Amino acid sequence: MSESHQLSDLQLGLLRILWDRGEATATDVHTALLEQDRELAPTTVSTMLSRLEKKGTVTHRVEGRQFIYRALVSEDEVRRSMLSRVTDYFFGGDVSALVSHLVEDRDVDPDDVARLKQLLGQRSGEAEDDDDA
Amino acid sequence: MSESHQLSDLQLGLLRILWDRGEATATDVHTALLEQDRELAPTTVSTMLSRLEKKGTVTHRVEGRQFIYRALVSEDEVRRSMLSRVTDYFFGGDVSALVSHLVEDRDVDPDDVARLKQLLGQRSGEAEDDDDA
DNA sequence: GACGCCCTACTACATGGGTAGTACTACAAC
DNA sequence: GTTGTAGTACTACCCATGTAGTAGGGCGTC
Repeated sequence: MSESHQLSDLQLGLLRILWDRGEATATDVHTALLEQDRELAPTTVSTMLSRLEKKGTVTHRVEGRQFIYRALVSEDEVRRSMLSRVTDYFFGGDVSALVSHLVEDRDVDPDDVARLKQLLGQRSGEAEDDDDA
Repeated sequence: MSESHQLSDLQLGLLRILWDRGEATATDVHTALLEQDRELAPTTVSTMLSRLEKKGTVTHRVEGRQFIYRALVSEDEVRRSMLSRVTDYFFGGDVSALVSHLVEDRDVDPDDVARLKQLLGQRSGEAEDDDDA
């Protein structure tokens, strides 16, 4: 289990649409992409969807003449897989090292810091959830 | 800045070796990969290194007959880029949402939780820092 | 100085992604 | 029924990647 899910931007984009909608026809997907300024020919979208289907990432059912696609991998699964990749490659699989990095490195605004501290407080069960140790 | 750095596993593997060593010949890289049970023909390694060079990801200097490669992108840069991708795709760019997810979802042991809380403590002590914008 | 080894350079080929055109088909409209 | 249209299927093309073979050039060894 926990397959690798090495997905390109476009593939993720398609999946995002399917995840958000549950199901969608090729046309739906095409339209949604247009709304994101991703201008592709309808056939391109169909091609990509077929290929994803061949890989087992999505599937479709038929309704009239239309194919209604839905994702076979969950957003959570892909997220997890992509995060694992980063975690494994850059933090030797140590999630807390990744979190440290994120907190140290990137702009997490003060409100978020507070929120996270609270979260960690719950997480540790009891310890002070409001102040540093 | 902040290019996309969409890198494959093998490319990341090569870069990791260069990052760890600073510099390495194709042979060094090949050997290192073997030690990781990644059995590739020496020429394959060379090919990949050349291609990475063509893309501007690595460079080399010549010493005698050998090419000594080194990375042109820093580990930090790539890590940042890959994390951004995950963050953007799955958390709408909200780093703290990602951290929440990690803390909630994955096994961060109590010691780490404590460590993180301390980190957040320091973090919240800082004045407003808008380093990049 | 000929031989072979160790490099790099060049070439090759398969697969997959991104992109899209054309062909075929079924339904709708008239 | 003919035609238009919408939708899928098939085909194509280019580029990147993974993989590796072969060619060519130095250099060390006898």
